[in-house]
Amino acid sequence: MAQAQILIIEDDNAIRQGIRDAIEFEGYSALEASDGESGLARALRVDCDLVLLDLVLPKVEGLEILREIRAARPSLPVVILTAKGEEKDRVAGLHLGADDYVVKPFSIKELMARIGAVLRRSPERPGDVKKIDVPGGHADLARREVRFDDGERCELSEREMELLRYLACNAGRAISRHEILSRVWRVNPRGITTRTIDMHIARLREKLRDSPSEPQVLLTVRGKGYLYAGEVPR
Amino acid sequence: MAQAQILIIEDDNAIRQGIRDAIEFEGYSALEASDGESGLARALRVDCDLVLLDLVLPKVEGLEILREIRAARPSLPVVILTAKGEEKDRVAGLHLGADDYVVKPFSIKELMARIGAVLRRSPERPGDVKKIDVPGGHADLARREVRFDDGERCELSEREMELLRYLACNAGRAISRHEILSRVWRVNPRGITTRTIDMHIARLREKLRDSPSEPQVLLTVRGKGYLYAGEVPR
DNA sequence: TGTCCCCGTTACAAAGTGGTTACAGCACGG
DNA sequence: CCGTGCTGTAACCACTTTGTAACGGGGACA
Repeated sequence: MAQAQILIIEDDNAIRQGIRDAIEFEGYSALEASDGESGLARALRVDCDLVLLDLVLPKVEGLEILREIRAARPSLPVVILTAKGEEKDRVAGLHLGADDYVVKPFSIKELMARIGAVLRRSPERPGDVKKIDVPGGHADLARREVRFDDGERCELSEREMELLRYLACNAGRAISRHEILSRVWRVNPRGITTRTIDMHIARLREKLRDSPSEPQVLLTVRGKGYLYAGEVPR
Repeated sequence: MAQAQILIIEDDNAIRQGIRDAIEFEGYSALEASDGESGLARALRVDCDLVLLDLVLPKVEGLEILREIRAARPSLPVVILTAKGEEKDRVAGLHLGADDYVVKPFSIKELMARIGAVLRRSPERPGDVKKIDVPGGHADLARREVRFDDGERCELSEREMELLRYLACNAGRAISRHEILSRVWRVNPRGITTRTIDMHIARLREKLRDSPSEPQVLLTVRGKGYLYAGEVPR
């Protein structure tokens, strides 16, 4: 999965930062949590794609975190970090549905390889959508253009296309601006005004011939975000 | 396939270099990886045509690499290198979809023969295109000229022809400048400015009578690259 | 009904990207 | 040795994309 966001739940600052650097070097985005409580909260948000979970954590037991992650998001990939000798925990972790484990001290390179492997076989991968049906026509991801049944066509910019793709791939669900920033812009909430998103929505509506006052495709969910109500991509 | 790019995934430097030399002597291009992780990443890029895979690798199991290659690029040819006696692995490899195997120690000559055989029967071979239909006429690869239906003709230079051929053979897909450099120029990204590509595109458009402002044949996909939208070659 | 947000929209500035012209270095053939 | 055609580069310019600021409308809720 390109640009996956990986959450590191690890209380040792030095280790966590080391992993973060490697993760970002590999082209992923890193999210961090230093205790189980905040880590669990972060893991449950939709913009988290994989969790690296240290089993020895303050506040809440690591395996308990894993159990709760599994309960809420059964298909979210989790890789466990264990210290040598905690054989029991490792086995328990795999029983609880961890996707892989790495024994400390581990080589960063090996960790990255395992992350890559787990991500590749992750079912949550949205797949490479090539085409999105929109009312009255369809959008071609490769050409970045929309062709309407009446023969007209118009081009979408890169951002517009990605925004449309993300919304369409999550059709029927209201997507918050925060999630859009995280998934489409791939930045932390700082550095970009949320109005920017509205701006792009407006431009998309225009290109998709969607009325701003009475949208049929890109619905506004007041106080929440936006929702794609066109057909599902194929 | 002329000028196929062959990826060698092999951790022994001496063996790898030996194979590389032979590959380049045969007229192919060589790509190298010394571990499974980077090898897999390299294999998945579109400009890799065949993989030589050593099954004994550090970090990630060789068969695992093969499995992931198959998952992502089912038709990419893979030739396995096994040490004598690893009968089990060899069988497993063929089951996983390897196209051939060579037992170490092998003769370079035999390896080259098998590479040639696998490439010849590879379906991904773009075929030796002789003629490319372009709107209003057709291009003759051998004569390196374009003949239009109205009787006019014009010559293409070597590079222009190759660029056109590559784009036409991948019609409908946006080709990045990076891929063009790798496949048509066959050089690393250094040493050539990407503007060079734009330059050649401009020259091609002129010769193909394609409007630069409103191209019908060689489309610009902003931020991505170029896309051939004429007829498919035959 | 009035206030407070939320959201749509217009206008604009900054950065990015691609088209084009001109030109220099080469190889090649006469 | 000189012209000629092919390549790649540099520089310039126009256009697109993108993010922000600012304003105003309109709904929610007390």
